[in-house]
Amino acid sequence: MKKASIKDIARIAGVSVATVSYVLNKKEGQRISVETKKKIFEVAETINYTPNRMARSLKNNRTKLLGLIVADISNEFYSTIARNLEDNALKLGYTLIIGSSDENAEKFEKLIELFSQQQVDGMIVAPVAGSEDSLLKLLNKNYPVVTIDRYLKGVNVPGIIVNNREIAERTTSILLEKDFDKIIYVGYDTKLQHLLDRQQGFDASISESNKNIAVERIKVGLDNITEEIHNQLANALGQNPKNTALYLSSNKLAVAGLSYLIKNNIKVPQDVSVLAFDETEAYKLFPTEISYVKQPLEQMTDEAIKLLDLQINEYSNTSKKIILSGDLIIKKSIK
Amino acid sequence: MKKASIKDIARIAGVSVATVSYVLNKKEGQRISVETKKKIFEVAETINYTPNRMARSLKNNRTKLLGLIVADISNEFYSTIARNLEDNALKLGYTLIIGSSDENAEKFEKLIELFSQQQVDGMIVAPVAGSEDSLLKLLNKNYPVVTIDRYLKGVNVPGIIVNNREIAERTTSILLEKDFDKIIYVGYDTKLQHLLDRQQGFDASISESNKNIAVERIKVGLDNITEEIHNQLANALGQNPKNTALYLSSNKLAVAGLSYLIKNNIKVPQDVSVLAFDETEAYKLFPTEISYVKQPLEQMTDEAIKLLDLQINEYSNTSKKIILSGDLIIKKSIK
DNA sequence: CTGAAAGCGCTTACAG
DNA sequence: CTGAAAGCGCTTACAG
Repeated sequence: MKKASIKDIARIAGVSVATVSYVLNKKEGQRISVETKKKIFEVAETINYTPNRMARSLKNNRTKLLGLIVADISNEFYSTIARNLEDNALKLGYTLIIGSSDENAEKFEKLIELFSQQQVDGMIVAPVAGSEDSLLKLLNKNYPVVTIDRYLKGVNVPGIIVNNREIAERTTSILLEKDFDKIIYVGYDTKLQHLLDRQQGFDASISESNKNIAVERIKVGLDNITEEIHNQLANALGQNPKNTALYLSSNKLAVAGLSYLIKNNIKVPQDVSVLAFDETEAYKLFPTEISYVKQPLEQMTDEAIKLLDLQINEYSNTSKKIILSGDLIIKKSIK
Repeated sequence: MKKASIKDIARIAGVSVATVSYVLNKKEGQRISVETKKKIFEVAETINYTPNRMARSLKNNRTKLLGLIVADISNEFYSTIARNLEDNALKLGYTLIIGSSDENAEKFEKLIELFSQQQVDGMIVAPVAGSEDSLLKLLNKNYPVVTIDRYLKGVNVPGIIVNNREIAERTTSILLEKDFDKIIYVGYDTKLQHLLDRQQGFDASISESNKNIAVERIKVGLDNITEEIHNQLANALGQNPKNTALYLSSNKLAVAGLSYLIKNNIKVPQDVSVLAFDETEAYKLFPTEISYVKQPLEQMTDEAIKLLDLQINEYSNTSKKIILSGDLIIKKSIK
């Protein structure tokens, strides 16, 4: 069964397609008689007309589609972002196309390519390591784009940035005031700048301090996080850790790290204090309430859509960066 | 800067748009000279040509877009499904558009409408209560659609179904064999059939059994789950629960229920045994490993895409239902 | 108040 | 081996 078009409406209503188009789009200025209007709406209703946005897009050069590229949509952090973006996008009449890059620059590039072909009006992307060229290509084409969660050094694309370095530095200082014997930072072996920023913030805080404290840094790859962390934590914590602090620098690392503590029956905060980056539902099931750095996800997504919409509508070639901060939510996991 | 089109390529290469189209689409049958081909590819490269899929769609009646409607993309269950679908879709050349219905029939209808307008080739939907009409409309238009996770009674639309009733019945029986004094089923106050099926399975198992066991059913609304469950569990479990079993019938309910247990320091499984429906990362942080019903998510999404692709390509008006089962993963939370 | 016509960027049957 | 032309479903400046 062929879909009804405005041609069909025009034929049945005995008017021109132009008139149908004007009426359905409720354009002012063109004065169409009330009867004609009524007739057209009736016909549209009875033949079950659904406008074809793709045809409109071809004329308008606007698809009302937005592309979102994250590392992995099944990661709670990104699915929460996606949800916020969805709501914001819908308010402005946009629909979201979503893709996961798996931290793979080639896949990232393919998604960009695919979304361009689908003629999305703009993209919100969490760039992966090595995606400089893909982003620059978009910039050169003047394609509206906003980075989120991450940024690439030396690529001047508009984006929402969280001051990870400062947050890490500040929160580490808070740990340092507590007179722990040992502090362990759990991070990634990565080239992602926003994660390096966290490590640098941690390092800066440590070297500024004149405390006599043992410092250990654990770095894990992206695969097999749980196993790697469990092994490395076993070494770093030893059999019977005391007066130790653990800085878990992402939600994934937090879940992996905490699962080690729970398995090995290590008391939080009595023996090991914990500070995590990012929130996760999972904290609810841990015996001790977890202290964490809360990123301003809602603000991030609000600003991202705004910044993107601006570029789309103004054709303006901004390179604006919006820098946001995070809050430290102190709970019982720090003694 | 205007985007390059095949017209531009044709002009620069000194050939017709038809030829360009044939070459870029690598159509066989039309024999184009090697030089012409080479020239066209070169020009396309230098002017940075990106094909416009929307224009192609208009001719083809195929957008290669698939709509996915879930209750909430930020729910781990659905984001996992989304991720699986994304991967499967990509393999077949489709891109996913995602929307969250919030269990709201109006919003569901709006998303369907929106996706139709975007001319998605097909939809994968988790229908909400009261969405019968929306689904029937799609069916009448012969729109390719597959339901997932849920189904609506009396609406004969193709879908992937999990035999929730049987699973609940079977797993409840396993609990009943353990000679608990009391068993508490935590479910939703809902009209969603797949959730009612779970309750009915539970009920059936209880009434078949001739055990003398106290049974309590807790039903919570969709909002404020955590608070509601905590209150009701406080009543149902009392101060000092012993030899009790808890059936938590979804991942959200599991997190809410387990968080009550952890807060109140109730020993699992010594005092309260726990069986949950669905998996969640959060289990990793609970002191006792949780036994749960694992739904075959991968199989669900594989079959969903297959079933949808079939409808899209064959124009076949199937009403096929694929019924899958779940596995009970027994861990230490059941004594 | 309404319509004829051009055009958005493609594809494809047909002709040569 | 290649091109002219129609057409997908819309929008919109222009004419009347």
